[in-house]
Formats: sequence, C-alpha cells, structure tokens
Amino acid sequence: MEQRGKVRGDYSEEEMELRRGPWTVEEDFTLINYIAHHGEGRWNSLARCAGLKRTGKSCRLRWLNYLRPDVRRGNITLEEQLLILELHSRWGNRWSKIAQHLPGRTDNEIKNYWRTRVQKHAKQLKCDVNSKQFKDTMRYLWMPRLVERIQAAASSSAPAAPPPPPPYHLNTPNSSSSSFGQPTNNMVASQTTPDNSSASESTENYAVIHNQEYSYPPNHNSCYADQQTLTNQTDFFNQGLDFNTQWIMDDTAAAHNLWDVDDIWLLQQQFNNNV
DNA sequence: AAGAATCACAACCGCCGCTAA
DNA sequence: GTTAGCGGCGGTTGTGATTCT
Repeated sequence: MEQRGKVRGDYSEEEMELRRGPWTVEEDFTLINYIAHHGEGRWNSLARCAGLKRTGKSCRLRWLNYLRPDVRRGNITLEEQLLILELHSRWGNRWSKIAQHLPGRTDNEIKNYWRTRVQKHAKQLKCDVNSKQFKDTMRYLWMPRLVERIQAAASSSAPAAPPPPPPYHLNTPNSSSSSFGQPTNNMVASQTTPDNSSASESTENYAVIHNQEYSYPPNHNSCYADQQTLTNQTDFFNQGLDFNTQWIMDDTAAAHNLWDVDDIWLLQQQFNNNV
C-alpha cells in the first residue's frame, strides 16, 4: 500500500507513521478481529492496541460506515428514498438523526445520496436545494411519484394488501428525465402538520398519531399514538407541551417510530411561529 | 476509441460538546 | 473553573468507475 498523507516534520515518530487513505484488506481484518474480541470502545486506544497505524477517528469511521456487520449495502430502495425526502424536509441536514430511521444505512451514505441525487435535481431545476420551489417540487411531485411507484410495486407483488390512505391530492405530471427512485413498500408521506393548520382550527386538544389510542395523562383529553411514539409520555408531558395543535401522523412516520419528544416539541415550535 | 464530464462513495477535516483529570 | 482528550457530526474532498460526446 502506498503511504499517503505524511505531513509536517513536527509530528512525533508515531504520528508520522499514521496511515491515511483507503483501507487495506489487512487493516480491515485487523479492525474486525480486534472488535470481535474486545468490542468497540475508546477508538484511539483501540487503534493503538490493535496495532493499526490509523487515528481513532479513522478506525471509528471505517467500522461504522463500512465494516459493521449490520451495515446495509446496495441501492437505496424506494421506501428509503421516500423516507429520506420526508425526514430531510422535516429535519434538514441532520444526517445522523435521519440515519437512525433507516436501519443499516449510515449517515454518510444518506448524505452522499442527498448530495449526488437530490442536489442534482435541484441543479437541473436551476434552483437552490433549500428554496421553496425545490421543496415544493419534492413534496408535490417527486414524493407522490415515489409513493405511486411504491404502491404499484406493492400491488403487483402483494395483491391482498389494503391500500394505504391517499397521500397527496394532486395530479402528478410526468417529470421529464427524473431518475428519482426505484420501487418498494407502502409508506405514505402525507401529514397535516401545524404549518397547514390555521390557528383557529388548531384548538382541538388531542394528538392523532396513527391508529392506536393511548391513555392520556391528567389534564389532557386524549392521545393517539403508535407503539413507541410517546413511549415516554412522562418525559413528553414534562416538556410542558400543550395540545393546542392537532397532530396527524401518517403511516410513514408511524412505521418508523419517528415521533419522539424532540419531534413533537419542534412541531410545536413551528406551529407557534406560524400562528 | 479517446478524452471529458459526471457519478458514486469512501475518507478526511474542522468544529463542537461532553467528560474526566 | 480550566483544560486536554475524545467522540460525534456535518461539510468537503479525492478518486475510481461510468457515461457522454
């Protein structure tokens, strides 16, 4: 292997031997073997103890993004694409948080996907990826198309499956050369969020989240949630949230247990700002 | 067929927050 | 209270592969 990245002379002897660049098979094997026997942990000391001439950071990155046994490789599925779009519209570039909802996918992979595929489309549209125009295009054109493809794939492979609720109520003109997505399941990306509820309409004191009813804490009327959503209802209500908003959760979010305290708190803030 | 352009993705960098000394 | 070390995160770069002209 070539020795790359050797730099200034004021480094210690050990630091000067640090390797950079692509990992070799031997290095991979060493790292895997070491972690198999000792587990993950202090990455800098792990690198030293394992005899790897790499920084702890480099070892951590290699393990998390590539060597970990549960890393999922291969094309991003339609469902994953839809979920990424949905979550990015919600959280922005919080790749790590988004990755938590795509099992086996790393934040790096999602980040790369976004940069290479999604930003390409923004470029084609000659608009900024953060512009309202682009976000609307995603929300009202690409995401519905993804849903259509997902549903088409699902119906062709599983005819008995009940159709999900209609996600969008829009005609979706053919999007020229968009190569967005490839097929998969029946997630739905519709939701009624505070930003499309007027203040006067938002006085109902309940949260509608999927189909499951949950016991409600004192001083609150009712609550519907999926299994893990408000797992920590104590924490949830300790945040001092009020329920002056109707939360409607869709299958996509429910299927992935998206709604934690932070999410709902954020929505609450968005709603308050929009009032 | 060859060079240019673009894509895909692994890896690095710098910053920030946490924690233990 | 301060500081050094560390891990985590998002942004960016480098490069081999692929596609286009």
